[in-house]
Amino acid sequence: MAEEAAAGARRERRDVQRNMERVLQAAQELFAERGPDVKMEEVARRAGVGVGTIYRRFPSKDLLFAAVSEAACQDTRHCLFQAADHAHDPLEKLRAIILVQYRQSVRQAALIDLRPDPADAPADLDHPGLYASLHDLLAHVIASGQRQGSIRSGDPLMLAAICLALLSPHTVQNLSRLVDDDVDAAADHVIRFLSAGLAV
Amino acid sequence: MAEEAAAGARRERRDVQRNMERVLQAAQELFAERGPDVKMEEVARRAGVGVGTIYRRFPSKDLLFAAVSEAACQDTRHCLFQAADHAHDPLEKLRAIILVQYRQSVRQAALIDLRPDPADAPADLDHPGLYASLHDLLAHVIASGQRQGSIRSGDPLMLAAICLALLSPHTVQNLSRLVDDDVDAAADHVIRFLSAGLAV
Amino acid sequence: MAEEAAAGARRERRDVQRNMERVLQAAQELFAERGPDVKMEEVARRAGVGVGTIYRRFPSKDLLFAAVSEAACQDTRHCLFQAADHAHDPLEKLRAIILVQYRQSVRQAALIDLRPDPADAPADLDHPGLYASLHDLLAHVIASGQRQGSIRSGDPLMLAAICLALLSPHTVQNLSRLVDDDVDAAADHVIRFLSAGLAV
Amino acid sequence: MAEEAAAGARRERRDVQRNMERVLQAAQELFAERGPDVKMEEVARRAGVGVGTIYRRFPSKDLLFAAVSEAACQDTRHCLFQAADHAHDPLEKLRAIILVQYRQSVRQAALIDLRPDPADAPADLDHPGLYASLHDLLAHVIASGQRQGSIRSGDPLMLAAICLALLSPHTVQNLSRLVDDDVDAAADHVIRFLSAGLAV
DNA sequence: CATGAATGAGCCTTCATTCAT
DNA sequence: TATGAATGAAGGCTCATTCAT
Repeated sequence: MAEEAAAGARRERRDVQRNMERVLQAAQELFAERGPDVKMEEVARRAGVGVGTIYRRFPSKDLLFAAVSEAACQDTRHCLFQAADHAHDPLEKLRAIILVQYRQSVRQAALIDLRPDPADAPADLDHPGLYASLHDLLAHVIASGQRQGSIRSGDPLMLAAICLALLSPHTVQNLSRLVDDDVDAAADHVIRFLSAGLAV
Repeated sequence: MAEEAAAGARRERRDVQRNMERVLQAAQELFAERGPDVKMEEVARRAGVGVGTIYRRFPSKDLLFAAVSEAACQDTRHCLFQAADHAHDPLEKLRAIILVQYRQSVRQAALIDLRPDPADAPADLDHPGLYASLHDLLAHVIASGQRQGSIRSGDPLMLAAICLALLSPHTVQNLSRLVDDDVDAAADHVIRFLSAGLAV
Repeated sequence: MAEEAAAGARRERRDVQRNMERVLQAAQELFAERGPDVKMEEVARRAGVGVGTIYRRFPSKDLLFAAVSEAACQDTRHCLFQAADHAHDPLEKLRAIILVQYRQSVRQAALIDLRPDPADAPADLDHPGLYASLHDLLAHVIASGQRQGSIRSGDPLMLAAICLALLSPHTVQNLSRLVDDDVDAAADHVIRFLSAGLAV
Repeated sequence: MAEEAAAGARRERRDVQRNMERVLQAAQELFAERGPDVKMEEVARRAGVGVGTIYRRFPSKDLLFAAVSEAACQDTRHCLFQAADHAHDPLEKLRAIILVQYRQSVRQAALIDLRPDPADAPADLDHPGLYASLHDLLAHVIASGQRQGSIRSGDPLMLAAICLALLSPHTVQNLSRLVDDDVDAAADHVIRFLSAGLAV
């Protein structure tokens, strides 16, 4: 009987979890496509659940958006750091970072928050922000490139912020459009541009 | 008496015009500060008129926003072209463009629309877009720089789009923050960066 | 023209005021009949306006209820004090108070708040409470009756609170029902009870 | 094996009963403290069961509230009649009744329904009401006191209703507050008031 | 039988837009 | 023509109730 109960609980928990995954999935798609103005009912419909089900886990629309955005940022952050880790010299790291960010931006434009001060981020999320992480990462890479002489001198923070501008979803989309939505080609152009601009 | 009536009409017309100027002024300030979510009543209050007066000239909020945004873009466009005209060689033109755009962005962040495809722009405005103008201008400048040898080779459209990224209000604000909100200093950094990246 | 404007304003203001009176009237009737659970839409319908009109003056349902309740209490308070003033000796004052309260209670049961601590009263109303006023008034009357020997000794506050119990809308309705909803007859019984006492 | 099954069934039935007792206990506590607005989920949580378990026995929230309220009233009724039975003369009976009711009211304010016509009571409960019982009891006591000369003349029903007013939970709480929440002291005041009367 | 996640009608509230004055 | 009160559709959120497990 204890086993049965445990099995029931396990099964139930799995269903619940799948439901929440569908909610997050639906919310991510819709928010990514059309920003935070999507209606809760629409998210619910796309997820195949009732609105109440969403509110059970996310007490307000803002928190749902924050959760979705945070997840997207976490994921992106993870990919960025991993890509940077796998590359060996600073310019290679830059390349890898750019490529990853360009690929991420395609499907998550409205979610990836590269503003330094997301004023509307709920305070209780202790949101470190993708911006800060990426800025740090870039500054670190640039500084190390400067030490080994492969990147030209200049304030690493400022140079990093300039690179960041070329990684915003908005920029990504603009550039992609110029090469017929070929994200990799767009990234390539930026990489070459930065190489010229940053390299000694 | 005919004269009186005419004078009255003229006077009235002048009042009307002044009213509209105040509406546009108020709308510009508020939309620039806080984006399109400002309430119509607040715009009316700031302009010192009733909401009905706004609706007489602008049948919908979107059209008011579009008008304000369009005006800001026209103004910016004018300044940009003028600045470019006054400079003599391509790199100088670039510098001038950057400086102007940085100064404009400070007070009009939410109005300057540098997206190539303002999806939410009302179709009936035939919005040429500041983006297109600026893109063209930059491409033109870059191409001419390439012809005379002062700017490195590469697709001018792509290079212009990359420059554009460094001119988005968002980027302007990020960079400004890094130099204590000194817009000119931020512009200077970007100019130097582009000089290194673009110059032969 | 100044006159015209002034006349327009005056007329308009009169209409607005009449609208608000109808809102208050509707709210009073409904809240008095069925308590605070009445729907805003129903209040609006009964007042012949849209919900937005109510919200223009009363930013929340609670504030509307508070306003209505406060108005009813103010009115009742006024009548009570006036009645007490017009009577000459303490027992007459008591009679007058009872009669007034009984008449008021018939149509305002759910609004007259005789609880000492209306926990749900919005703090910003500085709600002195009808309870406190009435308690004070009764205690004052009783004390003066005791001084002149027409009312038996005992803690005036406690005696006043006991009288208060006989004046609660709930009690009023119960007693009225026993004499076929004749409020005056019910008040009469209470007056005789208080005058003569129960025990021999 | 039949025995086992029987034992199992018995055991199960016992569990069911204990569950319902916990539900009633929880509901009583919460409804008594905070009225009918308590959420079903909270009742379930306090009872240590799921909401479904409550709904199995009480098809609606109203019925649960009615059951709890009815139980409280039954209990109170029982105590009142017992107390009255143990006293010997009418004034003593009155005293006993008051004391009991005051003690009951402390923990069950929101449950003890002394309204003659609980309009919101579900019709299918055939709710006799504590009010009717208590009214009858008081009238009976008063009438017998009048017959033996220890209580002054007057309509027993009306006099009983007046006494009833002094026994409402609301009154009980008000008076108790005046003597620092000492319920027995408050009851004492009322007893003396009823015994001696207010006027000289 | 117990559980508690899911449901969705219903409520409060907001704000772009209209229109009587 | 200007006004701003009025409108009411729309959206966020709650919670009694149901039902799959």
